[in-house]
Amino acid sequence: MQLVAWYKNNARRLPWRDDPAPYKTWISEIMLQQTKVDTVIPYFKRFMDELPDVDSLASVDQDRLFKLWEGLGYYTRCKNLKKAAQIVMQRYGGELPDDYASLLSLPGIGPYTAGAVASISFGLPTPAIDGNVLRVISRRYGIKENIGKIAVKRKIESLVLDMMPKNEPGTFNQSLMELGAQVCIPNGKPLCQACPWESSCISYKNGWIDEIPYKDKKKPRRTEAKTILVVVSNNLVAIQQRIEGGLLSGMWEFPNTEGKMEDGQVQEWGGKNSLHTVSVVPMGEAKHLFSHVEWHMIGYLVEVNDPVHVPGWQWATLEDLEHRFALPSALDHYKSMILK
DNA sequence: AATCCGGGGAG
DNA sequence: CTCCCAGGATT
Repeated sequence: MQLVAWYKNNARRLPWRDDPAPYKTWISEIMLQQTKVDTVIPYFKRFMDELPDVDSLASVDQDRLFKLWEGLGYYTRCKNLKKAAQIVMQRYGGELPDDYASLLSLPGIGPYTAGAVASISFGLPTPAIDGNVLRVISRRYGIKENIGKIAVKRKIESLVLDMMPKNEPGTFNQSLMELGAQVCIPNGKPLCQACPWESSCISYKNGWIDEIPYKDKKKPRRTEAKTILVVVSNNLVAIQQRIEGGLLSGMWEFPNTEGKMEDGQVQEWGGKNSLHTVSVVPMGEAKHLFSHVEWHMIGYLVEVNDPVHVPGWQWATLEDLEHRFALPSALDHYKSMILK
């Protein structure tokens, strides 16, 4: 088939392609969820060096795991990775199950990842429908419907399954994704002259490239104002852990409040927490963007005379701060200011 | 079906 | 700025 031939001549050499062992494919596919290849590569290499097999992942220290994931985002991915590894140890004797349904049942593995692992590592004829495939297929077949709809995804999945060469499903799935990453790229700028499907592409023929794939517009981000309190006492800094379940769940951060406080209000806030404030120094403002939230932060360096006990707080050394897993990058701005 | 969940790079 | 990335879980 033309597409697979194109792939064999144009595939990028990627760390997880050298050896499609189930464990490597699994880890790479989880990391690649909503994350670009170039971003993943260094994380994947570090991860494999530290946790080369299911067993080591199942028993890894949580802090260590977070540190390996720090900066990748979507942190439930790595929590689910460890959970799944423990299930694989208990229920499957340490080997990833070699069927779609069992893979799908593992935490963090959805329809795409199950299909990818099943086809790439086990040679099973299962589709793996990601953003690339939705774009490539909807363009080739001139599908103008909203690719965000489940019904449209199912239709595309069916088309992929029909055209899949059953002798090399993994290579075929990767070919579709690679075409989407290198040639049939987003934002109306595909390199159609380099496409093995140029002559059979309905969108190319009809000039629909700018309209397909179609998606609903995303709703705008909500903004949240916050005051970040960097509370220091001698060499110690106060940090707290974010609640489980929400944004940056379980990660460490500086104490903070809703809304922007003035200098005087910081004094008052210190009093309520039984802090003996020595000085309050404004650290300026910082902004951080998430996919659906926008943090507008103002920071204060609050010097207190004693590291008194405050419920939920821990007093860390500046060195601890560097080793703490995954301090939210939104707060890196203030972290770097006190480390100087 | 909608919403939440991160961060970064390209245009 | 906007869009999108080898998506999944939850409601």
